Amino acid sequence: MVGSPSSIRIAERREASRREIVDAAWEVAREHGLAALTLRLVAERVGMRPPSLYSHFDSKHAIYDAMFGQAWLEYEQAVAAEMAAPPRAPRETVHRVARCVFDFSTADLARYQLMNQRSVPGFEPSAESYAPAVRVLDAAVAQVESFGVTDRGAIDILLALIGGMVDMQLANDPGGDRWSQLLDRAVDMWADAVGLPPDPPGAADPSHSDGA
Amino acid sequence: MVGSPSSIRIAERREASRREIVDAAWEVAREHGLAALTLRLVAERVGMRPPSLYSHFDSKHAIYDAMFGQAWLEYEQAVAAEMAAPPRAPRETVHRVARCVFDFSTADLARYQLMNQRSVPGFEPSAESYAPAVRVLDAAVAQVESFGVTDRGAIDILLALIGGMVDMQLANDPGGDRWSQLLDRAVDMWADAVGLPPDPPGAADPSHSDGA
DNA sequence: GTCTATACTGTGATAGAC
DNA sequence: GTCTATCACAGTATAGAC
Repeated sequence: MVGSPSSIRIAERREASRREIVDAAWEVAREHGLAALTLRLVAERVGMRPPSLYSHFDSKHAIYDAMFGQAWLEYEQAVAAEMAAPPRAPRETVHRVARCVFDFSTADLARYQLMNQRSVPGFEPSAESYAPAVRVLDAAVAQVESFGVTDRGAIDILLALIGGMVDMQLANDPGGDRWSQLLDRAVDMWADAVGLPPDPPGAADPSHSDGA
Repeated sequence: MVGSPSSIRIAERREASRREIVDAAWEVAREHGLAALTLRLVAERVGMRPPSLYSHFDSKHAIYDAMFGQAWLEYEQAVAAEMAAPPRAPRETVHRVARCVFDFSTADLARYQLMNQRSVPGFEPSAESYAPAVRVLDAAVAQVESFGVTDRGAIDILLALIGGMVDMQLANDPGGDRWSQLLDRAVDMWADAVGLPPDPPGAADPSHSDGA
């Protein structure tokens, strides 16, 4: 009976319920903090009793895992859209991708903690949920290497630099733009150090980024 | 009776008990994760029943607060010792302080999460516990400014760069040295960008750092 | 298959005896 | 100061209604 019309409808309904639960979990995490997520609050938001959540997820960690996978999938799509744009000069590309990463990361503290910090004790993402994280990193490395920067150490430093800017923004100026305004400058500092040539005059000025 | 010999002895004993509890809390946090800290495990380690902890701390958050303050105090002492060393050339000083910060931060994930990440929902450090954090930042800023780098944006970028290196090391290579080995290079990148002159030949080579 | 009802364990916290 | 007793609520698990 696998694949029959009814089983497909059922599978769709199940997936919709799972998505509804995950969305509610994100709301709770944003409001109360990632580690303060409770099944009771999630269930309340979707109109269920807490034990009913176990019909859709094996455990609380399984909900975290679904959140983790969804977040990295959205992140991958955002970065991929930025990198798939019409070919641009190297510096402008690095600037725009860095801005994309920065904005995505600083937009949601709970999401950033789940994706990049080991904030939930005992939680380890499953292989499936972790896959997009690996893909987006590989794509970013390949992109930078295509500009002639083949030194992996230089790429690691760029990742640290962008990540550090995000951290500072979130920890020391949440909701502000103190480090956001410095992002282009920091990226240029790295680009100069690795010898990335200045963009030709025709290229767009990276300072047009909104800096949100 | 305040200040009488007996009250002093009592206060000392109280402080010793508080310290014993905080030390036990650190052990639990390191073993099980910061957010997995439970009063039961702490009490067990100091040979008490959980409610007895409330004789020394008003709440679990008060224990977190004492841990936070102690960590930043130790951090301040470590950095101050590095900066109070005999006058050195600007670059070498920045390298050594960066290494000091990096090693201290990467030595203990739980401590780093409590000090720099908003990992515990609802926890806000008290003014007293936060004071050393402000002091150590001010001292670092003053140190860098004494080298002629008065642009606060440049200093913010340096802080982000070092913090990002720590984050990457902790998140992507815990226990390893992948980003530790890149630290001197990253700091030089920043020093070049802000125009910090090369150290005179007589100065020590920063590459002698152990990179642990 | 999905949800409800109920119960078990563990956690932060309080009250009161000694 | 430390203990016992207790509470409210968390995550988790199972049994059973529909």
